[in-house]
Parts: sequence; structure tokens; C-alpha cells
Amino acid sequence: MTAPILIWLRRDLRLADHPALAAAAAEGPVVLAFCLDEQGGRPFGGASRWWLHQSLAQLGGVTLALGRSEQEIPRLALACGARAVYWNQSADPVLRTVEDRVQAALTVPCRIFPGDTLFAPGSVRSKSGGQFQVFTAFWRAALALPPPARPLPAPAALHVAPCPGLELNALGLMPKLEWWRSMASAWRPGEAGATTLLGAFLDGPVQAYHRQRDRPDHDATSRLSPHLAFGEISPRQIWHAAQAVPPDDGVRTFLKELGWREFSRHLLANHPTLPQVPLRREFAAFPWRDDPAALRQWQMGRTGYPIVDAGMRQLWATGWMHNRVRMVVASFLIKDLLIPWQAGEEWFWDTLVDADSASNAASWQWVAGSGADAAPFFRIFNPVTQGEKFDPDGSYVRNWVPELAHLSTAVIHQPWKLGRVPGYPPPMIDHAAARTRALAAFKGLRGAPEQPRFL
DNA sequence: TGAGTGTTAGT
DNA sequence: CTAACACTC
Repeated sequence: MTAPILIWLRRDLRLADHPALAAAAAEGPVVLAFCLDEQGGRPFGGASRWWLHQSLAQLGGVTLALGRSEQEIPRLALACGARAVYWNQSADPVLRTVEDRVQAALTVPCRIFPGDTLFAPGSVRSKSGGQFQVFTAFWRAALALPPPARPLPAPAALHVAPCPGLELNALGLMPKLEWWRSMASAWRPGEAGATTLLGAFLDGPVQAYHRQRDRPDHDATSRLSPHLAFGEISPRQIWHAAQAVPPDDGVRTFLKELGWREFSRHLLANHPTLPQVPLRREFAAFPWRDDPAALRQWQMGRTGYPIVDAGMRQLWATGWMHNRVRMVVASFLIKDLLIPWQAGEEWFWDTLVDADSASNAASWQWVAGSGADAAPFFRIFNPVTQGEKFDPDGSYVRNWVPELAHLSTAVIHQPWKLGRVPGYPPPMIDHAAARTRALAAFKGLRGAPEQPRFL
């Protein structure tokens, strides 16, 4: 009996489309290993831990070698007598340093395979060989490359060897409080759930995607993001499934969103500090405010702006927020409250079931105006206008902010017009004044224009 | 993948 | 009077 190969699953629970699983399966028995608690030193957020538990539990019948941190991979390999270790390379340079340490500590050979992108980080380059700074140029260049490879079929047989490890339930991934019940009713973690969602989406909604995707009150998006984040479905599967649908604006727009994911990963690969440090250096000098009480109001969905509060409560309840609303709440935190985007990035990391370092960091920097191809800082979302435009009859707000459910459509996005609504806070800040303040703060960045000089 | 404001051509 | 546009932040 040959010794098994240990496959480090990292975050890709199913190793969807990755050659590591296929290669190892062809070579004999395998041990599947998964490490919890850390992603390159950053603990999983609470929502992600819940998702992980559900997903791992569904690998029913498959025994996993479970470790607490990635540093334990060499120990697990030793414990199960593996003759080799395979894994998928990450796009995140911080995780790559973890990989380097793991590799250095291994006493058996290892093979590292490409990560989970359509276009490997670094493969989409401008004519001068550099990182694209503009998304549309990036995506045009990507689409001109040879198309992404077809998804790999699942191994016909996977001989999983027994292994020592921790018991899933002993890992304490499930929270003590039962806040996950509302998440459980919104999602079906696991590969089957992902496949169902993709099929249902490509079967109809995708055709209206370009027109409907900005409507949080409609169920117009695929909701595949958490499945993608945990490798339960791969971008290559999505890409090739979408090729079977007649190409139209809906499909193109949908695939373009995968493009943003790719763009983010390219950016993170080139800028390891993307989650912490503004890409545009001048933002280091921005006059942010330290205001824990205001941050808390935003987190709890009690800002007094209905579209913002609806979004934050949808996030809290389901671990997900509609993309349009993400932009609105992010703009509110950054520009109205002048709270550092990193605080929002951290909250999203904790509460999103689709939390992903690259997409999360790149998107927050996009809103802040400090990223690549970012919204200019003076592009400030008006929460009332955005609400009226994208939730025109107020049903999204009514759904998530029950205190406002009885309001007429005319005032649903500006309830203060009625005076005080019982149970709902007044606006925590006057948007018009906040906008002026943000513009002034931004202007200061451009270096005080030279003082007038008198000759 | 903004919004406020002013201008103007078209009703 | 209004929609479309340009310009600015």
C-alpha cells in the first residue's frame, strides 16, 4: 500500500478545477487537510467560520486532517505518513510567505499548482509589461488572451486515506449565540448549493443582469460570491457554463464582475499591503476621524439613513449585502463619517460570508478613492438619491428596517420629513454638510495650494 | 459604478 | 417648463 499524498485544501474546500486534486488522485490515496483559524495570520471572521463549519460538515464521509493553523501542515503530513504534499498557490503574497514557511518545514517533496483565477496573477499585463491601473483596459487585455482552460472533471475515484486530526465539532467554529439561524435560511453552503444557484441564474436572470443588477429590491444577482470564496465553485466553471448561454449584454456584464475579482487579485499580488495601506500615497495624510461611537452606529444599522441601515442589517442578518448597497454604505462610512476605510474593511471581513482579502480590500480602496481605477474622491453617494433611484418603491428598506415598513414610498428614504419615527433614529449626520466637509478634507490632500505671495 | 448647478434647446 | 448637456468639485 503506497503512502498517501496530503492535499492542503486551504480555503478551496473542493479544490474545484485545481490540478492538485486530479494529480494526487491519479497517484494513489490522498489525505485531505484543512487548517482553520488563520489566513496568513488573519483569523477568519465569524460569518466565514459559520460557513466553513457548514461546508466542512457536508464533506460527509470524508475524513479531514484538521489543523488549527497553517503552520501545522508539516506536522499533519508527518502524522499521516504522507509521501508528498500538494496545494494550490495563493494569489495573496502574504499567504505565499506562509506557503514558503510550510514548504521549508516539510520533510517530503511538495508540488504547488496555480491558484483559483481565470487568469493567473501577473499574466494580464499592459504593453509595457506592468500592472494595469484601469479596469476596462485590464479586462480588454484579459479577454484578448487565450480563454481560460475548461474546468477539470472531478476525479473518477478518490481514495481517501484515514488520518489523525481534530474533530470538526471540537474546533468551535459555530458561534455560541444562534445568530447563524438567519444565515442558515438564506444560504445552502456547499458545492450542491453552488451548482443549483449557477444553473438557476444562467437559466434566466442572467439575461436581465445588466439592467437589474443594481436593484437591491430585486433578486437579480447570482449570489455565488460565498461559494466562490470557499472554492465550492470555480471561476472556470462559471466562465464555461456561461459560454453555453447566447452571449448578450447580461452575460458579458456578469463575466465582467468575475473580471473585477481577477483585477483585485492582480492588484493584491502586486501590492501585498492592499488590505491596509492606501495605494495612492497621498491618502496617508488624509485627516480621518477616530469615532468609535459613530462606527458602532454604522455597524448596527442605526445611522438614520434608510438605505444605509437596510444594507447593514442585511449584512448582519445574512452575511451578505447587495453590491450597489455596499458602495452606498462604504461611501457613507468613508465620506460622511470620515472614518478610515480600513475600519469598514475589517467589519466586512468579520461579517461577510463571501469575505475575500483581494476583493474586499480593492473595493474599499475603490470607494475611498485611494485604489487603482478608483472612484474619484469627490464622487460622493447621496444616500437619499441612491435609495430613490435603486429602491424606488422602498421594498428593500421595508424588508430590512421594519420600523419604517409603514411609511409611504414618498418618504421612505427620508423619514425625517415626518418628524420622529418611533424606534428609528434621526440622521446621525447631515449629508449635505458632511459632503462639504469631505470635499474640503480631500482638497487639503492636494497639498495646500501655494499661499498667495506678495511681491 | 455621483451630484449640484447652470445653460440651452426644445416643448 | 423640462430634458439634456457641460462643467465643477
